[in-house]
Amino acid sequence: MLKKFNLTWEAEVPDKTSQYRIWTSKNFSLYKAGTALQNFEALSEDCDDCSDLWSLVSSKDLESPSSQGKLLLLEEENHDKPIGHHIQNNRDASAAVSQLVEEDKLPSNQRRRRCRPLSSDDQRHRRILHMLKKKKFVLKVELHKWLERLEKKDGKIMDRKTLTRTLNKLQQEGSCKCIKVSAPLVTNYARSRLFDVILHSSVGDVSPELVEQFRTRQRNFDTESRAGAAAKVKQNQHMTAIPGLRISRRVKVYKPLLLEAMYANGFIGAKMIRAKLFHKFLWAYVNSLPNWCNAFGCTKAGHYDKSLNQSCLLFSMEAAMKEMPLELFLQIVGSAKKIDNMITLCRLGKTLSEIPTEEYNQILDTHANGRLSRLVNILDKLKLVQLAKEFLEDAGVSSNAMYTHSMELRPYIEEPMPRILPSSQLNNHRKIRHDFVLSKKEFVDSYWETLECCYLTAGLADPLSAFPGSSVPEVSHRRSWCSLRVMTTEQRLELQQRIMDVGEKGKIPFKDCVRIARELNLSVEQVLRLSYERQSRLHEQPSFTSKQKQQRVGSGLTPVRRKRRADGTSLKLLKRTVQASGSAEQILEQPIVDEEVPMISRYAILRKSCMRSKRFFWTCESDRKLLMAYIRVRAVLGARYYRVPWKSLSDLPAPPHTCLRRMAVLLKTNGKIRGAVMCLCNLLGERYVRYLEKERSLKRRRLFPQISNRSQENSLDSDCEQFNWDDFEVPEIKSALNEVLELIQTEKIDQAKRIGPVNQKNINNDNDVTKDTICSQELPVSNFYI
DNA sequence: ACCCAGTCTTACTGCCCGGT
DNA sequence: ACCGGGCAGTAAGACTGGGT
Repeated sequence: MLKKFNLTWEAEVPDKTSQYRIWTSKNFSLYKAGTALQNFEALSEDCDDCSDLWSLVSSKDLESPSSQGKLLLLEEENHDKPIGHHIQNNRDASAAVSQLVEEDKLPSNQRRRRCRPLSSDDQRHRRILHMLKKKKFVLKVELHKWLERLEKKDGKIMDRKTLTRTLNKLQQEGSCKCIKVSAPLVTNYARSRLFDVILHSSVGDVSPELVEQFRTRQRNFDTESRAGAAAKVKQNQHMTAIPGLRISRRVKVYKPLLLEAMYANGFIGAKMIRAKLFHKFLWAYVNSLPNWCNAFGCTKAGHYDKSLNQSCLLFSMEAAMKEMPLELFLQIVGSAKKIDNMITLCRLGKTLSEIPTEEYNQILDTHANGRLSRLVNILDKLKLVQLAKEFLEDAGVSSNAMYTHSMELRPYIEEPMPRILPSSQLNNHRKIRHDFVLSKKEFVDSYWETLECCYLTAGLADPLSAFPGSSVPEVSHRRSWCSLRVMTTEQRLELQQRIMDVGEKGKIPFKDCVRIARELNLSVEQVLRLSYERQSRLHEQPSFTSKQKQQRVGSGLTPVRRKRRADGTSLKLLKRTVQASGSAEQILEQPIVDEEVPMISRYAILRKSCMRSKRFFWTCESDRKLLMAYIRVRAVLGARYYRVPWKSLSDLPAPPHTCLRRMAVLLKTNGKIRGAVMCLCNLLGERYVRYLEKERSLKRRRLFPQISNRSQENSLDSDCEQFNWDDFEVPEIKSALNEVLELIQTEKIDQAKRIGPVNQKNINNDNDVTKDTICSQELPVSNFYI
């Protein structure tokens, strides 16, 4: 066919994948003409991309043509790049280049580059020296790129080795000093990256600040070159890709499975929580080292500052990692692998060094190493753990220092500045700085508490305005601090088991969640989260037919439940309740239902009844039930957690969504009702707190019976037995609840009145409602529930 | 001066999760 | 239910050391 129609076909390789473009002869000749032009453009663009940090000339400089040197520079630059191109962070560089050429008092017959190629060693020497004189230090890569670009014109590419030779020569002469600087790798904590820095001969000691400057410069250099490369790739894609044909760049990997497996092994997603746990572990490790004594142990308390000659302690990260318990590793680094006896190893508190090599290699794969390195990187940016200074070494001298990292013992935190400052403080507002001496575990804890407190609850403050917010963005992300998944292996397994047991049908009543949380010493939110996850997983498995699901669920039933199903109790109940359903209200009035019918069938009944009577009719009794359920949850969850898990609530008078809307209407339309409900939440909340405290002290006494006072014990015990925190029959609570219900009734009557004559009065009444709302906000309702 | 293989980093992208 | 931000894995270019 190609021959028949005189077609031309050409292979194109965008994204490393061959595509073939077929041309008619006419179009092909047009295209060829076009490519010639494009090639030309591409060439000049190529040159544009070379306009790196070292060829910057500010437009201001260019406007003053007085200097001969600058003229020369202009001539050189003009071939390659648009004038006035500007790249951040390297303004000095442009100054340096201008200066450099200005000081080059070349004879006039040598000014034009084309007359005399400047790639000679001489010329190179002079350029390097001038650059150094001005800037004190340069990175070798920067220097290379710059010189390369300048010498490119001669059709030859200056080799790296040529530059190395030149630099060595200069160093021998004593005009410069070449050092290697190490920087931590982002993706591999165990290794550092070395890069060359050329210092002016006048630079003496290399201070840590200077090293930081080297590293920053290297980072910026990388970023710049990558940004340029990315832009180039994009442009190429645009030019060559066949329109309409898009090739997927990546192979899809089913990530959720992997993540789920990691979570199942105890992985905690929140980065800062992981960083915290990691740092606490590292601190404890360093604390156990013999050289700890030199820093703290052998001095009198309170005299740390004097004795603390060193602000940090050296340690080997690899050795520390070997001492990390497997359980902690799975929490903070994570692994999707299931190795033999993993749970047993966790339970026994085995460290990574204690597990078989094969398994060790299995869990510490490349990805795990990457995740771990990211954590080290965060600690590095927080200035808690840094790469050992010994890594900074002179060229040619290599050291195999065993201590790879250093633990900072005197970290600090700056409080972020408010975004809006009162005018009076505008000029003399000072940063608040917290300094820590990590001599005791309590101080480490306090460091992390302060950090979380400063940045997570900073509100309107600008996290970028202070350290470490400015260098670690994660520190102010809410999600990084989410501690929902923090639990021990024991707790996790037990929780999984409980949830499996209770929620065979995929739904766990809220009451049970609260109970499980209490028994496992977890927060209700933690239990709810796992419950939700399981629920959604059950919904998401399309491969399971409902029959399979039932079988699966059935197989996990306890004998008691099987028996109950076998004798048909639930079926009978279901039948009876459905038959009797005049309204959903009636169904739920039957007391047995709550206890006996499993959740799923109750919802089935409710759903059915709802379908029949489209709208749920709210009565005083159903409102009462709704309120009780709502208030109970809010009291348990606390003020910070306001999202009510309607789907998990067990004793609702109507389907969860209906309840949700009803509650929203009640709270929104009338401020008085809202105020009264919140008062009630507070009352019950206080009672719940009291209850928890009693529980705790009871537990403590059971653990340490000798400590407790016998008489106190008796009174508390009896107290505890009769203390039913969510008893709505308690006069105080009862009257408050009745008050709410009365308010709802009044509102109903008001509404009826309003609906009657639809006229201007209606609008007035609405206004009244808003007035009420405003008033209610002024009520001393609560500090939390508003 | 150029090539090659290995390593490292960043931009990109799809998915997840929390908030509304 | 939807939206947007954040996270982590991936692709691919840049760099490096060794070699011709």
